[in-house]
Parts: sequence; C-alpha cells; structure tokens
Amino acid sequence: MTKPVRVRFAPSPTGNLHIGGARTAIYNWAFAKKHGGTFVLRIEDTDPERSTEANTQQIQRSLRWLGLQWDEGPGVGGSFGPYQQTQRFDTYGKALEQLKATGAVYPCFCTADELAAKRDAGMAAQSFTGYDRSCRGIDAGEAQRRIDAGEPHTWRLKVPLDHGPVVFDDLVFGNTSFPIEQLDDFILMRSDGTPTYNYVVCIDDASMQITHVIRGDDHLSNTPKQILVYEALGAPIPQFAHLSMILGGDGKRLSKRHGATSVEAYQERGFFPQALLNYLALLGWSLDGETTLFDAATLAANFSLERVSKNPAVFDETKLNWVNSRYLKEMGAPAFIDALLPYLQQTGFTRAGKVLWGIKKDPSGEAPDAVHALSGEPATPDEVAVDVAAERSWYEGIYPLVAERVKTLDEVCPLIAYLFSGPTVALDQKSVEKCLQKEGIKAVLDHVIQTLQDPTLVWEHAPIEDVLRLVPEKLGLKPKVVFQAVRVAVCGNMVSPPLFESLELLGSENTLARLSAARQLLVPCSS
RNA sequence: GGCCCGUUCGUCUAGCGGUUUAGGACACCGCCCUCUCAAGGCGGAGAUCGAGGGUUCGAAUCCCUUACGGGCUACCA
Repeated sequence: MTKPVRVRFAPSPTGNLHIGGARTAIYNWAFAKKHGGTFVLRIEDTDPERSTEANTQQIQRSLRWLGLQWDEGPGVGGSFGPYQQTQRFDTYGKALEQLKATGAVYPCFCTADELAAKRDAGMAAQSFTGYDRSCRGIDAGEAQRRIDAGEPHTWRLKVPLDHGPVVFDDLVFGNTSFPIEQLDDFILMRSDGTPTYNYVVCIDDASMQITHVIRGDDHLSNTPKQILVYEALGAPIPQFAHLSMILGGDGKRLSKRHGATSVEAYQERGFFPQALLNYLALLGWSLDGETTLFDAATLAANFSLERVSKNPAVFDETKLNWVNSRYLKEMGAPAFIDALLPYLQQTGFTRAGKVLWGIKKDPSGEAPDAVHALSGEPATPDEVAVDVAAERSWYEGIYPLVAERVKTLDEVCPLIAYLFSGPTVALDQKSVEKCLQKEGIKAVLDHVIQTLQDPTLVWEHAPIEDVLRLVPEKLGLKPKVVFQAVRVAVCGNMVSPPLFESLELLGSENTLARLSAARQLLVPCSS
C-alpha cells in the first residue's frame, strides 16, 4: 500500500508567476493528475520585504489561466491549512519547541558581523565557509541565562557529526550524496523570531503530508539540510524530484533582460494557455520523443518524472510561437472571435452599422502604419462588444483570413485594420509605386470597377473571384498584375490577407469607393 | 575556495551496451502550389554525442580524469 500522492507548488510571491515557476507548477499538477493525487498550492511569503498580496493574487490568476487548478490551498481550502506561511508561524514555533526538547537545536548568540567575519576568514583560507559551531558548546544552563537576560539569539540545527553522508534518490537526478561535514549548523529560527526557508519548508511539507517534492534544482543543494530537519523531527522524508532551470537564449538564467518572462505577459501578447502549457511541458520533458502537440489531459495521462531531462533548457520563443499558431489554426472561428474581443476592444475597431469604421489609438507607437493612419474617436470597449455581438457572423469571417497568417492574437488587429476604415484606406506609398503607378493600371481599375458594379453580381468571394478572373484575360495581362493593383487600392498594401474574401467582408460600397479613390490618384486631372 | 549537478544538430529533445549510416520537432535553405503574405506538400543542409583515457568482441549509452556551464555555500526563498 503506497500512500496517496500529495504534491505542492510553493511559489514565493516576490513577483509574478514566471515561466520557470509555471513549468514547475505544470509538472506538479501533471504528476498529481497522473497518480490520482492531490495538488496543493502553498504561498511561501515569509519574506515580508519582498512578498506582496498583489503578487499572491497574480500567481493564482496565472495558474488558473493555465488551467492548473489546485485541490488544496488559497481560495479552495483543505484540511491541512492555512496555506500561507505567514499564517503558520505558531506551527513553526511548536515544532521548534519539540526540537529544543530533543536537543536537536541550540541557541546561537553570534552577531551578524561576527558571522560575516568568520565567513570571510573561511573564504580566505579557501576552505569550508559554514558556521564554525562555536555556540554549540555553550553550556545549557549558561545559554538559558543569556536567553533569559534577553540576549539576541538564533536557533541552529545541531547537525549530527557522526551521521555519515546524506544520500537520497532524486527522481530526476538519481542517487545523490552529500558529505555531512559540508553541512553547517544552519539557522532554523532567526533572532527576530521568524523561521528560515529550509526550516519552514520541512515543517510545511511534513505537516501537509507531501509525498513528492518537485521543485527547481536550485534546491538540490538544500535538500540534504532539509533531510536532516526531517530526521530531527522524526518525520517521514518525501521523495524529491529536482527540475533543471530554464535559460535565456544566451545560456544564462532566464531573466527580465531576455524579454517577457511572466505568464501574464504571454497572456497579454495573445498566447493561448493550452499552447503555453504545451510548450512549457516540452521544456524538459517529452512524451515519446516524437509528439510535440498534446493537450493537458494527454499530458496528465502520460506524465512521468522518469522522462524529465536533467539538462537546463533554453526558452525558445520561436517554437512557442509555432505551437501557438497550431492552436490558433485548430480553434475555429467562434472561439477565435471570443479570444480576439479584448484586442478589438483595445484597438477600438467597430463595424458601426453598414459603414465600416476604424479607430486606432496606440500610445506605444509600435503598430504598423496602416493602423496609425486611421483616425477618429475611439470606440469604447462596450461599443466594440455590442458591435461584435450584433455582427457576429461578419466578425467570424475574419478568422479564415488570418488563421494561417498570425501566430499570436496581438498580431491580428494590425493585419485587419484595413477592414475597418470605411470608404477610404491608408495607402502604403511603396506599394502604390510598385503596383499602381504603372502603365495601364488605370485601365485595369476601370475594368474592375465596371465589372464589380454589375448589379446582378452576388457579393461573395467566389462569384467576385469568377468575374475578376476575366479581367486579366480580357486585357491580356498576368493575373498577378491585376490583383495586386486591386489589392493595393482596396487593402492599402501589396501584402494583405486573401483578396476576394477581403472584398466580400468590405462590401461593395466600400470596395468601389476605394477603387475609385485609387483611380483618381492615378489621374489627378480627371474629374 | 569547498561541496553538488549538468554537457547529443543553432534550439527543444529521442537514445537507457549491438536494431544508429545517431531519430523527431522548431528555426534555416531549395522546389512545388499560388492573387501578395502566409499556410500546405516535397526535398536538403545541420550533432564524429564537450575533451582525453579506460572497461568491453562492441559505448552517445558503464568507469575515471579534465574543460566548460550552473547551483548551494545568507539571520533570501
């Protein structure tokens, strides 16, 4: 009979949930699901300087967004709470009393300055730099007198010198061993009465009955210390699985200077949670070495720590983009428009009634020219939402135009801006020169206008294409010449989503207005 | 400095002593398709498995040494 699996993700709310933390959470979640276990969320907020409630909330939002719902923890409760360390200080105090009673700890009266000096000396001697255990030999009675006298002191673990190497079988790294003499009598309780990380993590994992500790490998070297605490406590030692870290493109630890590192940033940039989850899962784990696309359920059903890599992985946004684009191509128009709504609202694009009208407000100034050229009063998010609801099928028509052309949602609006600028469109100068200002283009536009003015023409992309294909034939021109001219005249740029579908969405009125405008441009003196 | 960990195409990885002329994916290059851009199809280039020693009939796979990278060495987590 093996105990039911209980794992935890224990972020410290000193920032947003970042890529590395998310991957740790994903593996913990998947491991729990795979074994029918419990996934616990615990907030490690013992550092009051850097921990904030806002970060605590943000981390939870990002986890939920990724679909990693915890079974126990903040917001959902559980029978091992509270799940925030700042609310568990009495537990740490009680455990310390137990350790005092068994003589596993001792008070240390060394000051921070004294410790620093000792450390420097050890460093200079090029040897062991841990605590020299000078207070370990202080007589118990004297120690008590000094404590009673109010002398500041910390509580250190009395490392059993005759212990022999601390060994454990890491589920990722395998058998790992640390010489006992390398472990110093580290502090469990600070002089201000707050507990240290290596202490509380043991108390919490023990009292929450965590069976598998899956965490970053920056904790690999801390593990022997923690094992000593478990032993002093007489508590069962969980299984450990350490995860190698995620690096930036330069091989250095991933940090802000590599660009976006928070889950929230990727959410804002238009990545899908399933795609991020999928990509992150692949950073250090593989399903079978062949499969790259899978959903959360497949991950949960197949996850295994044995297949977790020991090597640090470089975070490659290009591949994330590709994974995201695959999800985008599969999702279908309804889901796409739902996901796109916030971006439309931010941009202020609306399709007010029969007249298309676009408004762009881009304070960052990073949007392409086509977007900048639009002007007018921005539509409010509510107006956009109302418009999208009212013109749902029109909006869904956008999906096939962009689904194979963008990788993330934030690329969509710049690409479709021309659909929202009504009877006029901003013309890209270079495109005009290349595709419009050429011999014979005026005649082309005349033919196109005439053709499209046919009142019997059904304004849908297939019939539009059928009649327009006749134009180059009649004029003895290459189709490309004709269609590129129309594209620039109507879409404003020589690069755009598919032409005939665009004309359909634009409607005959706007299409013809733009064609006429372009024709005027070519013949300034003509009325 | 000490201790611990890691090292397969540019990147993520498969590989757990012979089935490997080291497989897949992203990126890259070419061709096809084509109204642009994409997408898609087909094909290509790309790792002597960090290096050097062993063990073995046989090693990317086991052992040792070394180089490089990373972590811990805090009254941070």
